[in-house]
Amino acid sequence: MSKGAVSFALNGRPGLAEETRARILEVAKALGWRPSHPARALSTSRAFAVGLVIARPPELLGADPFFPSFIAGIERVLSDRGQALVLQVVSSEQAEEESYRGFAGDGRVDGVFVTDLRLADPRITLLDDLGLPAVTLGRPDITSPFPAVLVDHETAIAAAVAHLAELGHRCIAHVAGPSHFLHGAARRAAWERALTAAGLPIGPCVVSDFSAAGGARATRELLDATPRPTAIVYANDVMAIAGLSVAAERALDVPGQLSITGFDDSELAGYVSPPLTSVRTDPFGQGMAAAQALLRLIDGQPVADIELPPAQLVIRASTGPPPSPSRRHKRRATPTDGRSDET
Amino acid sequence: MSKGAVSFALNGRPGLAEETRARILEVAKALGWRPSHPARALSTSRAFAVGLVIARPPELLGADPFFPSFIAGIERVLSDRGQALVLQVVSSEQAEEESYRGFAGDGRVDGVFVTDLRLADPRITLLDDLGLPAVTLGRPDITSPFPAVLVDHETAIAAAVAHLAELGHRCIAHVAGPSHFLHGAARRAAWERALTAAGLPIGPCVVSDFSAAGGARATRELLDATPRPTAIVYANDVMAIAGLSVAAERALDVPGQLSITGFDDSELAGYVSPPLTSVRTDPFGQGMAAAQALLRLIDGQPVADIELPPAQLVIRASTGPPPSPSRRHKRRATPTDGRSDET
DNA sequence: TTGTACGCGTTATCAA
DNA sequence: TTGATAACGCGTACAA
Repeated sequence: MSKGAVSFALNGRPGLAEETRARILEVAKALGWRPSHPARALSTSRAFAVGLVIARPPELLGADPFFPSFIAGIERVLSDRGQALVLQVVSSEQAEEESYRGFAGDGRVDGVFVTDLRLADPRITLLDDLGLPAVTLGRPDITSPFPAVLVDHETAIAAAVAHLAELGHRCIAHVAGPSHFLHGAARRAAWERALTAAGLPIGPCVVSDFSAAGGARATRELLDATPRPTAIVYANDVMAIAGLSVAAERALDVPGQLSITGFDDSELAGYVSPPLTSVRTDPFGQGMAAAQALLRLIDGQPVADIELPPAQLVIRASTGPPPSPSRRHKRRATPTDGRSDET
Repeated sequence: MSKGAVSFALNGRPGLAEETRARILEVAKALGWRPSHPARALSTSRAFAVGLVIARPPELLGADPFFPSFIAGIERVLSDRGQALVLQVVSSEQAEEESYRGFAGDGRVDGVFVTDLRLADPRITLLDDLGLPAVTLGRPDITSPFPAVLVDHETAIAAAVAHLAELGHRCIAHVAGPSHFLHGAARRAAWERALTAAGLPIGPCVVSDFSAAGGARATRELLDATPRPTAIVYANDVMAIAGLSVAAERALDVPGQLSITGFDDSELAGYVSPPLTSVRTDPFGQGMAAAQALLRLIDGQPVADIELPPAQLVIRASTGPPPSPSRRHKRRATPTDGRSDET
């Protein structure tokens, strides 16, 4: 048998007698033969692997439910196709750039995922220069040659704000994620737009860092301010849960005196007290979609942006009417804004 | 220049004039030359990568703070040495075995980490058969040819139980992790031993699954039982936090009527209400230690088991004296049988 | 179908 | 001692 014939047989390519093919496959199986990845990689100059670089401080990573599920989603797609996931965790943005350079230079991966998009994200041009295929999570604010996996988070944030407005809240605050993150900025913008749409003033906003400590700090700041908000919309569940505990520490009843909404709908959200109203996203689905798109892209197929189902508001017990119902009607929202109905 | 000379120069091997070596290095840098990993891997039959297989259902993964930090610790060591981490997330134990087989057969990795050790873990012999170097997290209950990274969790669990006993608790329950996990079984055994050491009867124990839902279920079961425990020691923070919310839902004051301890000391532990008494482990450190050991092992150096500093009990506000202090001394548990006390 | 060149770095062999 | 030369690992691709 010739090596070439074997190669043809195993890759299921035409130009080979069925009989020979069968014979080759049989012998290969009998010998327990497996193609060697290093050799395959060398000759095809393909790594059969994709890369994910996560740039977050380690202590923050543990609390974030996004990445584990996202990775699991990626794996679901990858494992069926003999592709591997190469992971890199770095703590600085500079190290991140080095990681991508390394990936490209080493030929360790055929493509990468880009998460946590930033304003005018330098990675877009970097990857374009490196010629490394990529899929972004979310649409960059600059021109990007890469397909994006898109999830509408804003509508659900708007729904959360509308839900609070309907309950009668008029001072709705926001604890945002780091503002150089596109998703952080987008959630904040959605909160602002929803307030405007409800005919409410833009409430106080504190920019924080997605950590529990940061969430607690931000909450204290908001509760110390005047006017004190009657509802707080958090950019993730961890900060919201920390917010719950700050409320408890100040003997503020939730939702009696303070309504709280989270974002992520992490597993814990339904198991804190009170159970957290949150926005459900689907990191697993995003991982699957991103992996599919990336593999197609690596295959040289044209890939369009992928729009996933929008995030959903999940209403639980951490939201309710604001403390003084009588006040709710004292001053109505202006007529232009439509949002003047309440319970 | 000959390829061979270049190779010698770059790998810093003797048998080359210093001058030539310097010249080669200079030119290499000028050209921005980087060795191709596929080619290196092919000729050295080394992958320059290590593997981690995580076998947990995706929905559980998100809530567990261990793996992200563990991975970050691994990366800290790996990234300095041009090694990559290949991650695989699978949902069944069979798929897990396939993963390891694939790793070994493909030559994708030079070694692997083994976490979540199980009773008579089949992976130990599998990896031994495959000839794949490995490092285990914890010491297997069967003979293992692999070095282990060891952390004493038991003493801290014992400290938690002793702490509760000192506060006056006499019925101390346990919500365990899945019992086929070695660490789950070990924590349970530690809890039992500590109770005995404190002269207390073995309290009720519910085996759960490390999830918030499971923790809530287990807590309800314990609170419905007679005698009702006055303290519950959970095998992880997620279940403990879910336990807090069950207590709240039943209007049981924590720690007034029920004391709760967690395990992990996750970021959230200090930011729930009341802040959770928990056991602090160091997943990041474990990741670093495991990675160092694995790389040495792959290098052919002998590697002994590595003992890391023991886990520490962190006392916060979720533990306090049991409800009826007066009863504390009413009747002591008899050393032999201990099941005779109730609220 | 078969034979052979190729990709690329490593290592052993050999000549200078 | 120094550096050039060649073989090797293992599939793929293409010409014969």
